[in-house]
Amino acid sequence: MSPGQNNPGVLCLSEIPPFDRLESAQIHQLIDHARPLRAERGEILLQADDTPGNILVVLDGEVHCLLPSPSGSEKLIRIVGPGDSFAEEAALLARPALAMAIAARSTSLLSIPVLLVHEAIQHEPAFAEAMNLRLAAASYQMMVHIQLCIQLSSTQRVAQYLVQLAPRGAEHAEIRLLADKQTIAAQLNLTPETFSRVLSRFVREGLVHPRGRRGMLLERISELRRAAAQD
Amino acid sequence: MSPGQNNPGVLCLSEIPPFDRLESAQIHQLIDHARPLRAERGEILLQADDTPGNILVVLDGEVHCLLPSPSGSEKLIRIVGPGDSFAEEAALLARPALAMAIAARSTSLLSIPVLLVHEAIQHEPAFAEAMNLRLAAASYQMMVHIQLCIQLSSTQRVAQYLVQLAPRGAEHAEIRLLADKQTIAAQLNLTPETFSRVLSRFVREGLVHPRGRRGMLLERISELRRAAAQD
DNA sequence: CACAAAGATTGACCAAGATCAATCTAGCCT
DNA sequence: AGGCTAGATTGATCTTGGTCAATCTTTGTG
Repeated sequence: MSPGQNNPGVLCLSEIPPFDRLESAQIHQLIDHARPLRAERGEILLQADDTPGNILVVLDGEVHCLLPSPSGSEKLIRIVGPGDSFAEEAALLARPALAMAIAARSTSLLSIPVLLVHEAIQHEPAFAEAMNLRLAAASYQMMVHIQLCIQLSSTQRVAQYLVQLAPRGAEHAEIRLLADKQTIAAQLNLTPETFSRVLSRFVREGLVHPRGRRGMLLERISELRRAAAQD
Repeated sequence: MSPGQNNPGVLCLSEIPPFDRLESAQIHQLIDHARPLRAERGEILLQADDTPGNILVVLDGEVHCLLPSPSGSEKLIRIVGPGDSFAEEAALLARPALAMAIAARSTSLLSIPVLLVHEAIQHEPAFAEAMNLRLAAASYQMMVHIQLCIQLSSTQRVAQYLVQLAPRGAEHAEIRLLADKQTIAAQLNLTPETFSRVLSRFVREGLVHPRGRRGMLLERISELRRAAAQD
């Protein structure tokens, strides 16, 4: 049996960075102390303000990280898919989590005590390096999110989102949204209504053609790109 | 002479985390290859979209990180003071910087080739650990920033900012702003006008009393806190 | 000390999105 | 297949904060 591979077809820890940099003995130790979790849609995996003692790695499924606000409404700041992890920063710093995490659908994950992660950093330089890159990437991604949410107009945000789904350099493409329209709207820090309005304007202008529920045909991507940049 | 201490009274690299975790020989090597920089107010230290090959550590002074937008306007996302560093994420990931960095006043810094940082991570676990914490903190801080900027109303943002300047638990306090009102407004993602209006409303409501240019007397902090939470 | 220049305040107006409410549509379930 | 329900769309209206412009104030500086 390959290390930790219980469910064939599902990701194994030893394939997921930064854990793929650990040697066999080390990873076995980690897996021995890790707790496998399963969550159904809507289950809360981490409450905001909790100080998590574990890092949570998603093996399969999808987890949404939501930033609560005093006024009750919550904003989606991150979607965590297989191979990705969350609660890292809070766990490493031993500070309260800012976001809550909730399963967006049936999800299986691995809960890894942060103590073991600290140890792994001490003992395996390659792991430390990979972890560094992961954290740097998280920070970078946050910055992208800020840019998206506070700098751009609604039109720009939607245009940018669509463009980024198309293969690089293409002029037209058939794409599918990778979530509900409401979810995407939330990611872009827009209400579903506004998102819908912007989309339908694009359709009216002939930049986009609806293709069923989640699909759309992007026509004239360069023009979309222009809309993302200046409008 | 202590390692790298050229200007007495100014921070030395060996006192700054994560570099304080390096042994003497290692830190000397770093200092030998680091380039000391001096910048006056307004000088650009890093252009957005450049891929920095160095990590920049501020020894003295202040650097502002600004996120450019297609529409020309730039938003302040971070203030870097002595002992802090910037361009880390982009340099580590070898990706283009998202923000530009500009000296807010006379500043002296140290430019450290990211290659050496990678080496240090490989060879000194304690350094790797400290670097991890630093990156995690950066990510955490970004999240706080997002929360502040997209979740809260202008009133909430200002109230929160003021409260956080007061000593914990006090009911009234004499505080001083640590930057221009315009700069603070920018940090809170507000225009100077809006910031001013909110402040003057607080004054009108008797929550705050102006005390000269940058000082203010906070009265009834619990009420301010309430304003931050619910208004 | 006076004056220049940057910063701060105040007012009038505007625009982008949010909100509320009313349909409409597409999956999806026995 | 036929309805049921969550999701999506559309319209009317409102609120918030931004913009533009005028004035006031503080702070350096010659």
